[in-house]
Amino acid sequence: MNNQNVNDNNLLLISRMYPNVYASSVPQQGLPILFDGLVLGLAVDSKPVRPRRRRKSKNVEMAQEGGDGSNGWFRKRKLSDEQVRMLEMSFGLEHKLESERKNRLASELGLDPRQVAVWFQNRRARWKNKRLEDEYTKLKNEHENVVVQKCHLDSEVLHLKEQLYDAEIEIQRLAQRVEGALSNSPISSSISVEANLTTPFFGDYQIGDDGEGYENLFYSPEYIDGLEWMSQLM
DNA sequence: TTGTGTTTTACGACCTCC
DNA sequence: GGAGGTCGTAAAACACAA
Repeated sequence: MNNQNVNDNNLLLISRMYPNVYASSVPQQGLPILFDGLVLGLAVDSKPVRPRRRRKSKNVEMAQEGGDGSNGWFRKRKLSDEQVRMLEMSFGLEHKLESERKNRLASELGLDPRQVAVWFQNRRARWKNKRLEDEYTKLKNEHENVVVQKCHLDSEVLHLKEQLYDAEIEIQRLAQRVEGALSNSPISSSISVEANLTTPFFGDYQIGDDGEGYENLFYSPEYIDGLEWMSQLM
């Protein structure tokens, strides 16, 4: 299973446990705004969108008029690999483009300065998208880890509650047992003071964090009912 | 071959800064 | 006010499955 699948599975698991978590990350599609038969934009609930009037580009006009010097045939020009490589290098050094640098690059690559500017604009947009994507992935992973941690803690709490419940049942059971034993024993009151002094009163028993000590509490053979122990000490 | 989705180039509208 | 930025989008170019 690759990382993508692992991520998808985690996402599925979390989305089942917390159905609202990723709901806000789904892009909201608005209604298309039409102008002169063209889709000009999408209306989003919160913000009114003004229709953008689109002017014919110079290149398209040239193509329609047959004035681009190539038999009226216009094709959007894709930059060569070498041009893109040089532009990428330049972008790697600095994302912003001062006009001097723009003109120098344009003349070096045989491009219009406007093309260089547009390329940088688009490259910045791609870079920003990539960065946002990376940040989103990082935050998503962190969130998934926290959710998994929470699941573990929840199950630990559940386990401890079960243990506590069992212990309480056991206490009740033993208490009934001791009570029964005392009521059946005629010599229950003949316990020596000495024995009581050397044997810790049950309040002195230390019950550890793990619950150890409980079992000794009611098994003490010198267990004294009520406040009888006090009169023996006085 | 063709339909469809993605990437790339280009532009208009709008914003910010000097 | 102009230069250069972002944002949203159109449309060409490209990739690829059916």
